[in-house]
Amino acid sequence: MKKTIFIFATLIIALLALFQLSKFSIMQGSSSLEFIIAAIAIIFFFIGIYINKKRAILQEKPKTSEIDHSQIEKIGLSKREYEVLCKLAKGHSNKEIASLLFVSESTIKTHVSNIYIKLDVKRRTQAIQKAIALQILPVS
Amino acid sequence: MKKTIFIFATLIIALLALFQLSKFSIMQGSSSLEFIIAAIAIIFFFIGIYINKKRAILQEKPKTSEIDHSQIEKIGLSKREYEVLCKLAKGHSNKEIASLLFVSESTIKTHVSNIYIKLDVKRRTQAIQKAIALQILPVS
DNA sequence: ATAACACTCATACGAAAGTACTAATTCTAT
DNA sequence: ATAGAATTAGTACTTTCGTATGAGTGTTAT
Repeated sequence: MKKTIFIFATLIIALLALFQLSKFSIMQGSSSLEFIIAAIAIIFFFIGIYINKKRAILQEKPKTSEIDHSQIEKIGLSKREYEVLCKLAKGHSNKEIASLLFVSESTIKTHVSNIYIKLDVKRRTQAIQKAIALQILPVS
Repeated sequence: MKKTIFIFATLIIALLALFQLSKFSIMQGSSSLEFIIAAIAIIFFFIGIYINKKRAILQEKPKTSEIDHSQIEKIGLSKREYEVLCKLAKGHSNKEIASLLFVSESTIKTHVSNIYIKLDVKRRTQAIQKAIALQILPVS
């Protein structure tokens, strides 16, 4: 944020300097008027593009669908349950998830059952659908 | 397209007129130099914003991702298999899919097994992942 | 300290899912 | 007309999934 303020301040100062410079050189007649106007136009043209692009990127970011942590909390999923849900959504079997998380298959079954209760679903395929709908899953 | 050309032509003419006008009024000293420069700057600033936005919209459109039928063909999924895959991805069980398509559960099992072979997966959860990756599924 | 919660694991049972065939019927294109 | 898909369906078997229940351990907040 400090960086942004610094950049903008520098930019404004540079522009004011440019204004004065262009005014001065026109007064002196040392350079053509068309050139100065064209320079101003081009500079502001690119400033417009730059600012709009910055804004567009900021708006697009949420579209890239990041994880909605508030939803996870609202549903009441614990850290471990969420981990299991992610592996599950990737297409892993209970046994595979157990290996990945270094616990027994029984544990995963317990977690999975609890996830189903919290997500109000009956199958892992439904759990995946719901998780996608809630924007809980990474990257997708 | 004709409309675009017309708009751009009008714009360019307007800008040239503006150039001449600003040059003329500065010569005459009828308006302050600062004002003219500021006007030019603001106009080009907005032109920059406008052009960038147009380009951004054109780039975003293809993101809306519809069903990629060429992929379905490439994989070799039949009509029926694709129907089953869609129901499967919605979270239905084999029995439910059988009811929805008015066939027996055995039939669905056969279809599902064939789908797995064609998608090169071992589980329905993996099939869902693959189908999403291939952009084969409706809306999502 | 102790109640509440998260995480772990086990057993046992029943329900789905998945595999591996075989086979009949119906399209479809050459 | 006929070969080759596609669709349907079955049996038999294995594996995975899901539920229920109980229980031990560790963490945390009151």
